[in-house]
Amino acid sequence: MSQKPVRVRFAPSPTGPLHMGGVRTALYNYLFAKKHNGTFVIRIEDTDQTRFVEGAQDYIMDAMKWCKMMPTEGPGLGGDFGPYVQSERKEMYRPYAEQLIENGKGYYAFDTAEDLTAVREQAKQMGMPNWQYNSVTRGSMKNSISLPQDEVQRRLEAGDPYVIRMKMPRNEDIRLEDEIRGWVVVNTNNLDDKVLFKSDGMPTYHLANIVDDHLMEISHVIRGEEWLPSAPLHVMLYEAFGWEAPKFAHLPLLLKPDGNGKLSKRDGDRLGFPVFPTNWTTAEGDVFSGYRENGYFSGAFVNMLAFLGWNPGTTQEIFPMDELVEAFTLDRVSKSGAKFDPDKTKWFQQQYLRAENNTVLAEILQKEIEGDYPIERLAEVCRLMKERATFVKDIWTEGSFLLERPTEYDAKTTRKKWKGEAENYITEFKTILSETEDYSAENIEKVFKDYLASKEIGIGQVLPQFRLVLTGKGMGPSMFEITSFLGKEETIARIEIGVEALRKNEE
RNA sequence: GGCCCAUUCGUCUAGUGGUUAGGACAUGCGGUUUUCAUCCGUAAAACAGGAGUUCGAUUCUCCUAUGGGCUACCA
Repeated sequence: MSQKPVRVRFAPSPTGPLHMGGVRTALYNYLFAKKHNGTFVIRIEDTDQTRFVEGAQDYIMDAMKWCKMMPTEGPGLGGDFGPYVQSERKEMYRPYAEQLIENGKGYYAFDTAEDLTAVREQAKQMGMPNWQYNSVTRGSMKNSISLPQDEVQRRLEAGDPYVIRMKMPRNEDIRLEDEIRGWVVVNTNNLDDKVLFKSDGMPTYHLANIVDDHLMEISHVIRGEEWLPSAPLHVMLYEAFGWEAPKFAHLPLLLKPDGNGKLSKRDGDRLGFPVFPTNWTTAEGDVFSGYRENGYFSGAFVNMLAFLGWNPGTTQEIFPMDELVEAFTLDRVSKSGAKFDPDKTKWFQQQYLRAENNTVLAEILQKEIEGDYPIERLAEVCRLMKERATFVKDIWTEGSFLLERPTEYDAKTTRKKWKGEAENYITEFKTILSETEDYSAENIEKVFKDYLASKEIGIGQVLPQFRLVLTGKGMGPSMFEITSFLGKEETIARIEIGVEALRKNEE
């Protein structure tokens, strides 16, 4: 068997922002292409000009860039198979539609939208909810099969609006082998005479996608499960043109976390998590939040997405992009829909945060906070705080005390711990600290423990109190690390301020 | 309604004609910790139902149920 080069495409329509499901489809295409040293193409499917949304295409490209899964062919990216926007390919489709008429696989139809609505309505009245334009009904409609040849000619010459429909044969089994689902067989009696070419001169999705996939030499069509019902039509189309069909893989759907059903953009607001990769603002000014703006790392987002419908068959869950590429195969994609889990997404983010380099984190943090602090100090803050953070911003909300003196002291801790000999112990320990030169965490710990031993008291009688005066809090990282970080001067100053403030508090 | 697809712990999933049906998230309980978080340990938790094939089915087949998708001159 000849091994054709792998070429896959992601084909969104610019009707709005790309949601998570779309991003996952793009991701699987990207992974598959990389895995096989193939090409990942992006093609914009804007054959429905009434649904065009300003900014959507830019949004899609930007989102893919953030996710680090950029295609290498597409609008603005170059490639030998352009243009990659279907509206710019408009003139290419008509000859193919006409070719279908010539070889008897398609026909002209003159029925107006009103005609069709009327017929459907009438059928519904008669108890048939699903009227279809097909081999049974086409004879009673206005088309080049039912109408006399000369009238068809006259109508065409007069410029009557028409569409071109697929002439679906009667009672034929269409078989297609899906890479994920195996053989799927559909009888043509269940398929209708789909419109392939619209009266506005544009092809429908069905025609455009076949023509473009063929012309762009696409080897594998990896798309959402919602396309499975029309896949047999697409197979018929390839046959009608005498083209070799690409391989198909239909991905399971992404489901909403509660109940059932396809994840939709409304679910995000309702349940409090983003459904979009990045923020999207509608023309009306409504903002739909994105993972990027919510503080997620793209690696965590992508890793989470990869596991919704796929797994490597091992217990490894943390996969940077290059390992994803290495491990990904279509045969490990599952068949059933996957419910999205916001908790698991947070877990991935936490894992990625913890694994990230402290200086890198500090650089992100620096952009998010107001104060102007040395990057080395911020990196230390990140080192101390990241074990107890999920997002970069948590590092600051939980750990800003490291760089800013406390202005208040946790009431509960004060009440429970700042009593008895607390002040005396802290004051004594301050004296010791003022005589200490080695402020390494190890030495502070030693000095502290020597003090405890000399007084024959327990750790709980001094350390929580020490934490309180130094940080104002009842919890946090190791006090020895904190003291070391603060340094002698700041430590002494904070003890004095803290003791004073707490004494006032008592009165 | 018709057609198509699917069905293992609450969720994501692994898995096999004979397994104590495994892991992760979340949850409960312990341990570590000055504390919180982390970390470690541990518990509870699943093969939708019914037939059939078979010595034996969670696994194979069929039926039912449930869920989902599609059913436009939308993609």
